[in-house]
Order: sequence, then C-alpha cells, then structure tokens
Amino acid sequence: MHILNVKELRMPAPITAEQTRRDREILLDTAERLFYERGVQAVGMNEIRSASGLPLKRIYRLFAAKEDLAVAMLNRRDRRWRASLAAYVEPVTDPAERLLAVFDWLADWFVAPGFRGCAWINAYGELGSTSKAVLTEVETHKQAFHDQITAWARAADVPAAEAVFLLAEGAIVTAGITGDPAPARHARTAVAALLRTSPPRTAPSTAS
Amino acid sequence: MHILNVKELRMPAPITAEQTRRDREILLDTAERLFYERGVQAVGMNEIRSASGLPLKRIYRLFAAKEDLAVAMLNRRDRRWRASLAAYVEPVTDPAERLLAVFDWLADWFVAPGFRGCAWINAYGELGSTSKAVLTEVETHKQAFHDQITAWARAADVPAAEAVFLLAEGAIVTAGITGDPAPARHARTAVAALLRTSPPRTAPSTAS
DNA sequence: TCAGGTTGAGAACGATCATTCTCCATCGAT
DNA sequence: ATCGATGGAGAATGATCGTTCTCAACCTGA
Repeated sequence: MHILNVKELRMPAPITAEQTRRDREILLDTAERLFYERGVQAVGMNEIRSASGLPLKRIYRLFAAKEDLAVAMLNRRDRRWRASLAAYVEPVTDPAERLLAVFDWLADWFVAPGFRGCAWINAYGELGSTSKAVLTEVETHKQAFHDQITAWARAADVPAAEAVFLLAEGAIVTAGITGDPAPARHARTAVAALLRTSPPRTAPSTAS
Repeated sequence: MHILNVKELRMPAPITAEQTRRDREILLDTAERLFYERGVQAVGMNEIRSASGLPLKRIYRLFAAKEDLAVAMLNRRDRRWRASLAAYVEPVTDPAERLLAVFDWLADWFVAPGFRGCAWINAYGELGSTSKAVLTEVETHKQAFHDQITAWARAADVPAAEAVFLLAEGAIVTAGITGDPAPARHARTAVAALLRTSPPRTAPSTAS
C-alpha cells in the first residue's frame, strides 16, 4: 500500500479542474446515451450513477438537478450535431449539391445504430410542457438548424427555402418512427425538384 | 327526498351498458385533454379521477392500466383526427386543390387554442421506447396518415408523393415547437411548386 | 502521528405515482 | 325492515425517484 512514493504521484485530494472537465464529459456521454435511448424520465439518477461510475455526490456537484443535466446534454449534442452536419456539407462547393448533401448526411444518420429520431423533438414530447429550460433548448436547436438550412437553400436559389427545412424535419421524424431511412431519399428528391423550379443562373455566379 | 316515485326513475344499481359507454367517453375526453396538454407521464391517475369526476374504481374497470387509457385515447383521437381531415379535404373535387386543402386544414389546426404539436409524435418521444402498445399506436397512425396523403398526392399527379407527406409532418412538428402557424403556408407553397413540376393536365379539369 | 477537510459509496428521506383495498351508504328483492 | 350485493370516495400499499445525508476512509500539512 505504501510501496510507491506517495507525495509525487498523489493528486491533491480536492478535485482538479481537469478532473472536473473529464467527469463532466463522462456524465454527458452517459446521459446522452441513456436519455436518447430510453427517454429522460425513464432513466433514473441511480442508473446515471452506475453507468457513469461517478458517485452521486459528484454528479450533483456538477449538475445541481437532473433537469440541468438534460439541458446540458441537449446543448452539447446540438453543438456536435450541427458541427457534424456542417463538416459534411460545407466542403461541397456547388450550392445546389451542397444543399442536397444535407440529405445524404441525414441518410447516414438514419441508418446509424440506435437511431431513434430527433433528440430534441423527443425531449419536446416528453418535457416540453414541464420544463421551460428544456423547451428553450429545443427551440434554440430548431432555430439554429432552420437558419442553417435556409441559408444553404437561399444560396442554391431555391425559392421555397422554408420547404427544405420542413422536408428535413419531416424526414427525421418519419425515419425515427418507422425506422426506415427512405425519407432521406424522398426528401432529397423533392429538394432536387424544387431546385429545378428556380431559373438556373445564366452564368453560375458562385464566384464573387 | 322521497317526493318522486322512486321505482320508476331509479336505474338499477348495476351500471348499464349505456352508462359504461358514456363514462368511457368522459374518461377519454379527460385523458386526451390532459395527456395532450402536459404529457402522459406528467398527469397522474388521481388527476384523471378528479378531472373526470369518475371514481378510481370505475376508471380501472374500464381501463385495466394507465397505458391502456393512453392507447385508447390515441386510438380514438386518430379516428377523429383523420375523419376531420377527410371531411375537410374530400369535398374538394379538383385533385390539386384537394391536396392543397390538406395544408389549409393544418393551418386551421395550428392556430387552434392549446395546439401543441402532434399527439403521436409527442407520445413517441415520451413512451416510444417504454411502451410497445403506444409505439404501435403511433406507427399505425402515421402509416394511415401517410397512406391518405400519398393517395391524394398521386391523384393530383404529384411525382414526389412522399414529399407531400414529409412536408406535412415537418409543418406539424415545427408549428408545434415554435407555436407559429407559418409552416402550413410554407408547406402549401412547396406542394404547389411540386404540382407545377408535373405536366399540367391537358384540359384543366377544375370544372366538373 | 494528529487534525482538518474532502471524498466515495450508498443508505435515508420525502414526495409521488399506479394500483388495490376498505368501509359505508344505498339499492332491489323479499 | 332486512339481506346481500354493488358502488362511491378516497385511504392504504408498495414501488420508484430525485435529492440529501451519513460516515468511514483517506488525503495533506504540521
């Protein structure tokens, strides 16, 4: 027990900032997996504890209430989700192709193991009328996604930019419930049709 | 207290079939209102009791468990919801106009007081991974709505019939979260655009 | 070695919920 | 009027949950 030099290797008993950050991530990983898989209300804090391996006391030091954990989880997931989408879509240079790439990304997501629809829509159904903080997180995410989609749609000269967003939302929700990734293809086809309803640019002015 | 003739007016103590049917409706009315408003899990059976005025014993005689009540509520709502949609849409004779009328009906629904998105999508988010019976009810409703929409879309010669369904789903979900009925207009506009992508009928058959 | 402080592990607490049970008033039939 | 059965009102039950608390173990610094 006292074989190794204690003074050099031991962390000071108080938890370091680095440890705190690591625990936070572990906790958010655990919460995201379980909450998305089974719903927030269906997962108890004791299960978060055993799945994360973190003592309840530390969990509640990092998040004062379960609601805070759920909100922080949705918030981090939002940033990651949109970053992943942007990383896939932004490199495509042609505006029309870029817009269509959104639906290729969705198609990939829909077949990912454990896909169970939109985490924010699910959270809305579960907690939208109970937790104002969760509702705000859902609204914020949807607004951000909406703004991103319509920006790409306008860049591609789609007259009905809003429709592209609605097609994406419809595809996500439908693929979630049916478990079938086909809605991504159907939505993509419809966007392609909408692209054709706008006059093709006389001289593609993608260059400024 | 004994002023009126008792023998003629009194119901036999055992509950009649008619009374059972009435109570069932009262219960489903109450459950639908409260479950839609606040979520299934957020409403306790005691609140169902006080809101319906029915004794707990009778509630459990009509529905052996809360889950059964939730499922029966979704089932009745499905039949009513689709009947209301059909009653609005079917009388429109021109297939293209009929398809567009779906989104007028949605627009009306979105501004109805207490509108809070799709009851089935909300139930999916809350109980989709917990209750197989609820999940089945959600799948059944979405399949029925899908089949109805795509039938109308094909009758209107929309090449991407699936897209019309996805636009409707996207509009419902978005209007629910944002509280803004605009998605109905946006989806309608997009469907009108998709209608134009199909060859117009040789003789515009709007007149019957 | 001792004192002071912090942590881990999980028991305890208080609330809530779905479901069942108790108790009594009331009914029809005799 | 009495009997047997039924129903109403809500208390009791047993389980679960979010959150807090206990307490022993262990650390650092003196």
